Amino acid sequence: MQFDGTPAAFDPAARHGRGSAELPERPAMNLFSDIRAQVLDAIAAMQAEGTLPEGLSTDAITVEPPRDPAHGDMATNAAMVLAKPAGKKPRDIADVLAGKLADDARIASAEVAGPGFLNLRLADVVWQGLPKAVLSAGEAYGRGSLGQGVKVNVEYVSANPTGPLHVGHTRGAVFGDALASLLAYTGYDVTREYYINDGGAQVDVLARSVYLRYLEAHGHEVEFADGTYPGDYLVPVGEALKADVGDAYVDQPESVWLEKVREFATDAMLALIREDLAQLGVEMDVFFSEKSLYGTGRIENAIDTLRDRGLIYKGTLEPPKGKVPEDWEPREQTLFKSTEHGDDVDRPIMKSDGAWTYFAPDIAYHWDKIDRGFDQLIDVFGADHGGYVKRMKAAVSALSEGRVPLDVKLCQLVKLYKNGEPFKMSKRAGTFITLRDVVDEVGPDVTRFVMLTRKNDAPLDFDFAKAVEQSKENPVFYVQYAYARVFSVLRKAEAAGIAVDDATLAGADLSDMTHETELSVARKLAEWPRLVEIAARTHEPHRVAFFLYDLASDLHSLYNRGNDEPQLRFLQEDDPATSQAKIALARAVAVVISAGLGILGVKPVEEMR
RNA sequence: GCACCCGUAGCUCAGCUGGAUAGAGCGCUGCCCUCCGAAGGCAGAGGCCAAAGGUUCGAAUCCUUUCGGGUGCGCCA
Repeated sequence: MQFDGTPAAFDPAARHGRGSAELPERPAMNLFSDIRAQVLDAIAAMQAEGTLPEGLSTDAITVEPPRDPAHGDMATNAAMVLAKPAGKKPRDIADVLAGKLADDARIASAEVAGPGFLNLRLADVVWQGLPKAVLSAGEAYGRGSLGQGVKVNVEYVSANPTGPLHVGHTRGAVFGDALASLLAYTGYDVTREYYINDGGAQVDVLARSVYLRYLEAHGHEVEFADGTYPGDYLVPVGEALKADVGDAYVDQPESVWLEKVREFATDAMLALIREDLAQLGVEMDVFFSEKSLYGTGRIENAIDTLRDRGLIYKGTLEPPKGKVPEDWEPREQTLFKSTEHGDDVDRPIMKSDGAWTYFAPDIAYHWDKIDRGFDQLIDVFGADHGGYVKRMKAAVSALSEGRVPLDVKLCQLVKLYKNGEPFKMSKRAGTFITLRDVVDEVGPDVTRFVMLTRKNDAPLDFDFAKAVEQSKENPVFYVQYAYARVFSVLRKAEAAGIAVDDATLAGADLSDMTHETELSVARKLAEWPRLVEIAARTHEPHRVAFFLYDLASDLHSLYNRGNDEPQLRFLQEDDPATSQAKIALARAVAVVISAGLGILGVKPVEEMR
């Protein structure tokens, strides 16, 4: 499931075959920004009446959920932020502000606390209205308005087309794809892109390796020397080549077949990679070929652009300190003055033989992205490319004259385990574990979720046994289980003749929902739009996974409390109206879980037996 | 040597881009199925946020330095 950025993609009726939701009375809102707006209004009123001076910056004012629930539902730092520029004591400002905010019907109480915090407690009716807001908006609840159609290019995977994708690529694929979905969800115009490194020497190596398999298919004895790819995934490619050209290339010099075989082989590898990605549910919008840049003047054009800005020169670099390569000798090279844009040293763009370094086409590629009108660029790399970040940012900064930001996200290594033991075996490649191995073992949903249970820049332990275990130790299961439980309740309700379509539930009367456990579930739902915004702004989709775990936990908690306190059960015997009110809350949780899992690319399951 | 990332409970990790008494899971201790799915839940114990300075109303969070771990470091991409 991928979001295409249109509202239709979030129509719960379309996704779940349930009754269509009524149109929201107003766009799905972020309760925290609503209240913040109210705080700013109150400050403006204080300025109007002279309690506060004009011209204060309100940028630093926040309205956040406090860590300690005893401090209320929301807290604002407004008084402390304004104290110094206004020349007043924080608590004095807070007192007046509290009085103004208390006029708002949504705010039950406003208390000054600590150094000048204003703790707000919202009226129960606000929380009681939340399920309706969620059910009316469907999965669009939480989208917010961050993206505003801004064009973002997310480049990820971009593995060399020389073999199947391995675990490292898998993490990058999942991360990039979830990030792209997250941004699309919040209203960005997202392009998912894969850069094919088909212009370098490694595709020649691939071609020679395939040629060996081709000879093998003709019954020749072959030997895989160092610098060739011995993986048996090339066997069918060699056979396919034989089927295609017969014995035309046997006993022929490289000059005859290299180019043809290279093309044949990279096409085959790309098809393989596309299949791998499809297994994971990843679908790219654009595959961009490095090779397509050569011979068109586009690399020269990009470099000339830099030259026009005085950033290209011939010079000699200092040898690296510490570990100096043995064959080091000073050489004059064509360099990009990346230090002008934040890099540590200038970088070579041309080899001494006059050929481009790998950096030159990369510059041209990013130039092309800028040229295509993207407002923001994101590159997802493996952590081993960390040394490449500064020069790439420098290039984009120079080419766009600072207009287009480039964020590079590095994904750390994945270590595989099985029952706590390091896991090394591979069916296909012999030496490394492929994406296909992982997906075959645990499925795409588990793969994706687990890959997002760590920050991208933290190493990840992936335990095959735990990943498929059905216990709360396994976050995938735990979240899925919460979702399934809701559907279990819906099924029971339907069997009892209670209407539980979303439109009916959205109209339920929740004014009796006053129990703390229920209210705290509603509070969690209120945090979803805020969480989405933070995750999108920081480019950190893992936050969605952690939020879903917390939300699931709240639901499990409420569910189990029904064991001890029957009035908390979702199904109230012979009381359809109360049942619908309680189920509205549960269903709202399911909607948010579904939206969140949708961002992560995981399918929710309605039944787990 | 330089750059980037990381250092939080016994273990694995969150921590809202500066907020109040730092959280979760595992493990440990003790509870909860006559009851909507116990594949769950509740409660308890467990911390000098690697260390030292600095910035300010306020620091796990920002800056500097040190220690420890990872990744890179001119014609490989």
